[in-house]
Order: sequence, then C-alpha cells, then structure tokens
Amino acid sequence: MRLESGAVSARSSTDASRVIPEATVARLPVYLRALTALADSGIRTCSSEDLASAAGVNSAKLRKDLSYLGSYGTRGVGYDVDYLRYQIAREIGVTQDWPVVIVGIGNLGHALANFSGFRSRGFRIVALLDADPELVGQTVAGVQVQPFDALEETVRTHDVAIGVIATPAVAAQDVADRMVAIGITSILNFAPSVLAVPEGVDVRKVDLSIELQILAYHEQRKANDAVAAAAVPVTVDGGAS
Amino acid sequence: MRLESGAVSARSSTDASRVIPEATVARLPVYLRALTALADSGIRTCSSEDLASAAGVNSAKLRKDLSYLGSYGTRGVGYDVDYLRYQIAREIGVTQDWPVVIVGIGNLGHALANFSGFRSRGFRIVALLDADPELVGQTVAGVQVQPFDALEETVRTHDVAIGVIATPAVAAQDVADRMVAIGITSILNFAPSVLAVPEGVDVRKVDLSIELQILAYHEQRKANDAVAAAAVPVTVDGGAS
DNA sequence: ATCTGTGAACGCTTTCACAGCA
DNA sequence: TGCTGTGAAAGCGTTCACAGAT
Repeated sequence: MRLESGAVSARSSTDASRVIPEATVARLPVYLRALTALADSGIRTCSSEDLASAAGVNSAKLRKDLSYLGSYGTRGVGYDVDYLRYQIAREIGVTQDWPVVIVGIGNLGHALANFSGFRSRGFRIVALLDADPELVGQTVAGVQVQPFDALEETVRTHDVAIGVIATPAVAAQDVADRMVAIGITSILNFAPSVLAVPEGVDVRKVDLSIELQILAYHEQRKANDAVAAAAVPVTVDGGAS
Repeated sequence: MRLESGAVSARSSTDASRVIPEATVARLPVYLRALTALADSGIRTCSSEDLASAAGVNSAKLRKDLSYLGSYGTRGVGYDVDYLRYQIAREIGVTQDWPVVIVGIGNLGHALANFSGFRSRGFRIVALLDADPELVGQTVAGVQVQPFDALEETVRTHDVAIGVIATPAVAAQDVADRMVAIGITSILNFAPSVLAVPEGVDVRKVDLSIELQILAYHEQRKANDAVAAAAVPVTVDGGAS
C-alpha cells in the first residue's frame, strides 16, 4: 500500500465497479441485524419499508444502500429475508468468523471478552493479553490471559487481522505500534487517545466520554432554547429586526 | 418540541446565528481532549497545525471547525491553549458536571461505572440501576445499585437529563420508554438494538459488533485487492483495453 | 513573515420522484 | 397495482487557497 503511485486499476473479483460508499458500509451491519431479527420472528419476506423501520432509517436510503450491492429484491414484492441476509453477510465478510485479539483486560476488556454477540456476529476471540503479571494466567470468559509479549505468536498462529485495544490511554499507541509491526491491519480502539498508524491500517475508535459530550452539547442547546422560547413570547413567522 | 409549527426564530442567547454543524460538534470533544493533553505537557500556545495533529485531523478542518465557535485565535500567532480549552468546554457544556444514570449493571455496566474519565470530563454518575434483585444493594464503584423502579425518584432528585442503557437488547426499548416518560432527553445506548424515541430526544448508540463488522468489510476488501493485484501484474496508468 | 479565518469549489450523502419490472 | 432500483436535485461536509490581522 504505497501512497498513490499512479492509479493501479485493480478492480475487484466478483463483478462490476464494486465501490460501496463508506456511509453505506457503516449501515450494512444494522441491516444485517434487523434482518436477523425479522428472520427470528418467522418473517420470510419484507418490503423496503419494513426493513427500513426495523433498522431505524428511511426506505429511500435503505433501497439506495442495497442498490450498491446489487439487485436482490423483487419489484412489486420486496426482499427475501434469508437471501438478503446472506448477501449482506457475504458483502461484509462475516459468513465466516474473523479471529480477534483483545489487549488490555481491565474492566472493559472483561466486558468485551464476555460479550456474547461477538461469536454470533462473525468474530471469535482467540486471545486475551495484558501486560499486568497479576492478570496473566487468569481465565476470563473461558480464555486464559496471556502476557502481552505473546501477541506475535498468537497473531501468527491464528492469522489474526483484527485487534482490539482496551488498555489505558498511555499504553494505546505502543500497543497499536506493536500490532501494526506484527501485521494487524484493523484496530478497534477503546482507549481515549488518537492513534497514529501507517497508510493501509484501519482504525475505528469507540469513546464513551466523547459520546456523552456530544449529548451534553445538544442537551445544553435544548435548555438554552427553552429559556429563549420562554423569554421571547413565541412569534410565528419570526418578526424582522 | 412540536413538529415544525411555523419557523419560530428563537435564536440563542450568547450572540449571532449559533448553528454548529453536527460533524463539528462530534469533533469538539476530540479537540478538548487534545488541548488538555497539550496543557498537561506545559504548552501554553499552539498553532492550528499543532492542535490538528494532536487531534488527528488536518489543520484546515480544525480552523473551519473553530471558526463556527468564534475567533479565538490570534493571526500570526496561534491559539492560547487554556483559553481555547475553556471556550470549547463552554460550548459543549461541560464546564459543570452533568448528572448521569446507568441502567443495566452487567459486565459492561460495571466497566462504565468504574470508568474514571467520566468524572474528569464533565459527568457524574448519580445512580446505578438494575432489574435483577441479585445485583440490587451491591456496591459498584462506590455507588449502591438500586432497583430499576427507583429511576423516577433518582432522576427527579438529581435533575438527570442523560441516561445510559447497558442492558441486554430485549430490555433496551422498555428502559428507553421509561426514561423518556420520566423526562430524560438524551440517551447513550450500548444495547444492540434500534431505539424508537419521540422527537426531541437524542439517542447515540455504541455498538461493538457493528464497529468490528465495518473493520471486517475493509479487511476483506484488502484481502481481495491483494489477490487481484497479484493475479493481474501491475499496470501503471491502467491501460484502456 | 506568519498563521488565522473564511468564501468558494469540490465531493460525498441523502432525499426526491418516477421509470421499470413483477 | 405495488414496490424496487435509480437518475437527478438538494443538502452537508471537507478541502482549497487566499485575504486579512498581527
């Protein structure tokens, strides 16, 4: 993955110009979950309207998103739930399990290791690692915690491509560097720090306090607006000057 | 918050047309954290370039984002770290603490309750609640777990506006309904389910398996591209058939 | 000379509205 | 008739490039 060395036109395997917009990619897992829920309640066919409302989006967006994958519906009828579910799972790449390692087995690491939706959604935890000798050897969610140095061995053995960082912020960059050096190319970072990684490595971050602060901003705005609305008696058609 | 009843022009308190784009709002907490890190290492002034790289964005975006808040920098010089930090904190609304309740004290709820960055970033956990009688009465992170029915009392007493849902998926909608009924207007949802809430209530969701699936998609694409690149010997300037 | 603040251009995402197929 | 699939339009967000302040 050198940086733009001149338009290598390697168009991918299956068929045509397979470029799915990022915004769509981020919603495919939501559709997958909604389809699974529909299938579990015995529904075999659904309209874009049905699926959209189960996924919490509007139907135009859903149809547009699905159109990037291909034409998997039937006009006048709708979508076959199982068929569409398979197509989306295949597109995402979760028809088989991805091996995953988790580094940092504190409170959060524990919770992640015990998270059951993991296994059922295309992932398999192959190792838990921590630098703290106190934790090493303990069994969490049926897996023995290994020393951090065992990372390379584990990653090679299981051909791991995805790593999860659940360490304190100070350790996160070191862990990421190590992961990258060993060949991990996708990182999910729960530590509250900005990770620097080379081109070609994907990082996604999950940050509790950022999410709360975004809510706080809107909450404050609601409060301010309420005050303003009470102070200025409501003027429909908002008077000029 | 009636649905669009005719352009009420309640422009907010402080000054002009205060409309900060959503994308910017989502980055302000990142800037706040980066500024705190800079301040902690004794830096008193920084350029947009410095702050941008600490926050992991480019400087044009940073400057554009800050321009929505006002003109808090000095041309030819840069930004005063403490001053800018205060302005952003004020804008987000975290100059004082927001009281927060957490519902669902399983593995994840435990981890959230113990998360220290909480307190230091503008939030204060005022209650932990769970429907499981086994958990009620236990002390987690110095707070006693209360029965779920204590929600209303707690929310009124502490004037809580923000609730965190860390229950299993099946319970999430019920919890959300209850929160909304009691007057909570911002929800952070960790349960893997789509929440339906009325207009005026903000929901943000954090979903581990969705994040992993997004990574899996890109991982799969990298793998496919590598195969394609190996099969088709690289043609610079991709020859038109 | 330097670095911020910002109009303007560009590109991505969403929504609209309807053609096309069952 | 009913519902999908999709061009075209509208709306956002990012980047460019430079005017303007110190």
